[in-house]
Amino acid sequence: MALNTANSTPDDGDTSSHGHDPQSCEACEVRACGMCSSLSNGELDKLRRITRTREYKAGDQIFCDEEPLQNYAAIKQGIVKLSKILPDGRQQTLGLGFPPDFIGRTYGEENVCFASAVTDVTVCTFPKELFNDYLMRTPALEHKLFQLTLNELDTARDWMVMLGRMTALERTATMLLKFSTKRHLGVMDPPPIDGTVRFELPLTRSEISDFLGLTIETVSRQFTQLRHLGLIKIDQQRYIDILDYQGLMAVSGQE
Amino acid sequence: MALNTANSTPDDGDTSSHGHDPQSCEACEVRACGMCSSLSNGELDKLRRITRTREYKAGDQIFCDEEPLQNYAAIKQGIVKLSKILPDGRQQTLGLGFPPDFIGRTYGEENVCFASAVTDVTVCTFPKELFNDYLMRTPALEHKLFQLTLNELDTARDWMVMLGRMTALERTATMLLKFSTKRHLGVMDPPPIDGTVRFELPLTRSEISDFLGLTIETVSRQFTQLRHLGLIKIDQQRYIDILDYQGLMAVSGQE
DNA sequence: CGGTACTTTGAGAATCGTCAAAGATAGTGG
DNA sequence: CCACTATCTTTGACGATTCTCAAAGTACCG
Repeated sequence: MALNTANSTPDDGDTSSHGHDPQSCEACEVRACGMCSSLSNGELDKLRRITRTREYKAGDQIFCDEEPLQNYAAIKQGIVKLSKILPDGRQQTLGLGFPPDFIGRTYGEENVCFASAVTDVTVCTFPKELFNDYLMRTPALEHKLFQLTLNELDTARDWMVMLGRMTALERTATMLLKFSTKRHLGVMDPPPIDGTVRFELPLTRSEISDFLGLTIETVSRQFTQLRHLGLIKIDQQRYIDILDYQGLMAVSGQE
Repeated sequence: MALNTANSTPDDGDTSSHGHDPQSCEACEVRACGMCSSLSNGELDKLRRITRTREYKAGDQIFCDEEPLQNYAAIKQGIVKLSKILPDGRQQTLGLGFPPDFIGRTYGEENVCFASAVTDVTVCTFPKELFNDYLMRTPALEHKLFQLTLNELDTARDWMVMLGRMTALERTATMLLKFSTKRHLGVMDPPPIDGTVRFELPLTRSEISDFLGLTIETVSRQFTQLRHLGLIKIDQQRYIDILDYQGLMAVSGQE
């Protein structure tokens, strides 16, 4: 069942499940770093009353663009992809959500993009109206969400530079660098071995191409070129070793 | 004098001037619609004490990327361009600020982009520390800034789709449509005449190309093509008549 | 009227996309 | 355990779009 149930497409093979109140916010992976970090235990108790946890399998749609916004969500585990689709099917990924990101257009009437699960995902969901009321009465939470939104805006603008002005090779290198350094929380892989950095790419080539504003084939060719330049090594198409961090920086176009 | 004076480049030909407390917030063009609309007259009085007005000539730099953030600003008049520049000089415009937008990275330590005046610009400026203090004590203002930021994020993501997935012609048409319908406040031109929409393009071809992630020449060719398609008419390279709104929508790729 | 800056147009080159096919991986069932 | 299949990825050839470089045209400002 999708987060928004109003217009959820039939036969969409959604395999999500939902539970009741999360029993242990105290033990939550993201209690200390996400939006809940702005809340006292007392305030958290109130929020918990309107919270449901929900799980999605990799590939599930979480909500749809232009659908009425019914629930917000906070990511507990997994990676969420936000994207827009043009009428003729062209797709552009807008960003990735990692724990403890908040998703759903705050104060919005409808969703402004699609959200789907890249990996298996666990979220806490909050009904829009109840959450808005809670938010109005809890300035500390609004402050925290504001800061998360400011970070999202910073990120979006960095990607705008990438999409507007970087070559395919630069985009690919830039993406690898971002993945190697950020957001290891819960989803990323072993720590650096000697000089090299190793991590698992959570996205397929198709998802990467939607992210970088390229085609699958072009992305694949850039990976090949980075391999031939001796900057990276690829195992099983998904595990990346950065062999030459400085070299990768140099071809990424950001000095 | 630039908004941030710490590292302001010498000989930058800056022609801005600054005044003292704005005498009449009540008469301000954006009192009712900008961030100040969240404030009572009493609260506004307090804010006014830390406010200075400042004016910039078209082309002036307002602040620089990676410079310490010293002042925030609210746009009273004119158009501000936000942009980033890659080490090798490639430039990407991130968005335009119109009255009553707020500029400066809220809660940031340094600027995350360049801001420059596209037209002559008048702003109210607020010293960072004092404004942050004020903001912390004024949840209604934070709420308002949050909403402005959410709108900026929506806009940035729309541009991401444009930059990542649209052709040169689609980008150009999309930009014209946005300019024709939005933000007529104080800076735009005569109202629609019969079926057609007429407005002045506030940007040069060079600024347009930085905005659309294209080159000057490509932008020019798209204008020519739109003219040949009978969708627009251009006077003096700056005044645009949209002759066929539906047609322009059709080539803009957004249905 | 002449100079400067901006815009348009043209020709050729480079990058990236499209189409097609082969190779690799993971999952399934015998 | 081993085919067998479906999906994803890589590679190649070719074509289209956009960029680069160059020059001509146009508007603006004294």
